[in-house]
Amino acid sequence: MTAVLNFKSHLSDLFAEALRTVAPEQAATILLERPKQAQHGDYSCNLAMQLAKPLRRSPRDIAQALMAALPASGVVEKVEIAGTGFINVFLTVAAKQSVVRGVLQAGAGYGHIRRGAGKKVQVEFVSANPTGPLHVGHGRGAAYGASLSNVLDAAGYAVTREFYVNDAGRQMDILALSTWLRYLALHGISVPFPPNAYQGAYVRDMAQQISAAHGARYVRAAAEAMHSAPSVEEDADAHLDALIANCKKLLGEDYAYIHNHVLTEQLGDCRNDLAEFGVHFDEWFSEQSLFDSGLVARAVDTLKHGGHLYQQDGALWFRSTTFGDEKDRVVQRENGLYTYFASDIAYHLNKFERGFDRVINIWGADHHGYIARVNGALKALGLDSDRLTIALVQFAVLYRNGEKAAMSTRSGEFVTLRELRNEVGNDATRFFYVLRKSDQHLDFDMDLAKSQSNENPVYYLQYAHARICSVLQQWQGDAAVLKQADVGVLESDYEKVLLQHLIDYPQVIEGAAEDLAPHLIAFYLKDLAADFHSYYNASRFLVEDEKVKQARLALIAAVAQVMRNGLALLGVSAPEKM
RNA sequence: GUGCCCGUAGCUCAACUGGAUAGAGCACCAGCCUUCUAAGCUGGGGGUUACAGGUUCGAUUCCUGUCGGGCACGCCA
Repeated sequence: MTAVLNFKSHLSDLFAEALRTVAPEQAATILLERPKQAQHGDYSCNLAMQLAKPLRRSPRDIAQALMAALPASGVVEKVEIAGTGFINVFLTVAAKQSVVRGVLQAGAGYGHIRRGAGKKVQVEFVSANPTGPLHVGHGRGAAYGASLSNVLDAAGYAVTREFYVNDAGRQMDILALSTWLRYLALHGISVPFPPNAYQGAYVRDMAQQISAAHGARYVRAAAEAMHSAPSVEEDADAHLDALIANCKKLLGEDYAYIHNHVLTEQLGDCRNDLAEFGVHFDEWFSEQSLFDSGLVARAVDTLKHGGHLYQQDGALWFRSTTFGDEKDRVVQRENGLYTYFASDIAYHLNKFERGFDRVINIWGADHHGYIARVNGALKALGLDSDRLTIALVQFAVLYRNGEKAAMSTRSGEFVTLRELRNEVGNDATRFFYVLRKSDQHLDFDMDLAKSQSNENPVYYLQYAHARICSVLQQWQGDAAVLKQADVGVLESDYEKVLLQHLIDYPQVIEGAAEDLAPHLIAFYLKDLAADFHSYYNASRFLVEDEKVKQARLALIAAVAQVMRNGLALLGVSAPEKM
């Protein structure tokens, strides 16, 4: 007989059949749940309650009829009616036991499902301005995006991980200017450093690098740098813009070098930081390239031809209110420059033209006001905005010694992702970041994450894995034997609970992929580890009876495999010793 | 002021998208190591799911209002 691997869909088929017999004209959705309590069986169906109203019969009555019409199945032990009309299904132990062999044979592939059917999904995340080190807010987006991408990958989607590089805007100019001013200072030229320029120590470092490599080549007179700039008190932004303009003019061709140097430097730092964090990208997409290829102009043109733009106060506006936005938005400023929004429209057009079936943007929660206009722009371009999902990630607040760790970008005194990783460790950092629903505020307790004690949930999971490895190590047997082990003796309550957990894993992947919720994996693994620890304390594995020993070892080896698979999705290591 | 998100045990959070007696960890109390890792396990107390209505067989979940918190409301990126 062929083993049933997906009990849920198997049972779903059986109920569909019963439904056709009992009420062929009804098109109810068949929902199977895992009851919270064991006495309610392995799976529970509420179909009878759904049908009560349209059929004008009592739920228990309908449940009786459905139960009678349910086709026989080798994996079903018994079916019961309970409560107001739940139909509870109990599986045979033999059916559940077969999962052990399934897990061991599939190995790292266990939990990989075909739900995505190879559909192309793009996940764009982090996309921080390359103007300084990543901070803890970016860290959450990075951990979430990376884990989500892994989950989607496991669920059978073809995932492209992408970082959008904001290399075209004013922020990059400000960074170039900041670096140049620090460079001038190194050469004894004193220009007052604007308060809204980049203050961080890394700016001085870059100035030092440039000075070391090129000496005084980029030195210009202070007076010229400050030429006709309004005072900071008058208008700080205009002051900065004037300095940028002077910088570009004075350096001429050389400006590109400074600009490019700071961009390359910061992007490289960002890439290393993320790589150390286990976060990798398939594509680093340049904003500048959208201008170079003419796509921004083309996108704006398309909107214009569609009648979605109008001229007012010298600027070009997109009529986003047509699509439910609060107000219309400027795409081209009075000075002729495109806004960030314009390049973002082009970027999304590009995403769709690359043929992704689904596009997922992971944004910080502070960007939520931006969603309406982007969706509006897609619709105006005649694109299917339903293919775009914007997942908002709430802020993370760090707590150290029971107090909020300050996060101020202005003073440059924010906690960087790198500092956090160094202090807490990559595993705990990755895990803590995805331990919350992404749309939930995150209190990141650094003391807890650092503690090497029972308080720390990361160790709890890793410890379960290490314990299993240790037992298998002492057994000294051939792991291949376990794949063929006779698991018929696994009948205790502890064992049944673990079997059911193993069976659930692929469905957890499916749920996590569907809801874009990798935290579900973390919670699942915590449960699995808890049930293993209970089992460990209640039973021995290295027993005399060879058959029992092999069966139990096979079971815990399967648990370890699923722990490894799940932790890998979260980017957390599974050590064999602790 | 307007819009979006949130409010669950003392604290930090779950709850399978509307299901059965709302669950974990931490903290607190009481136990378990001469046998595979005690970073573990077992048991206990702890709740009007912010509040008030509504929808229905059934609501922490959906709708309305009130209160409280977060975020966003540039020809910035």
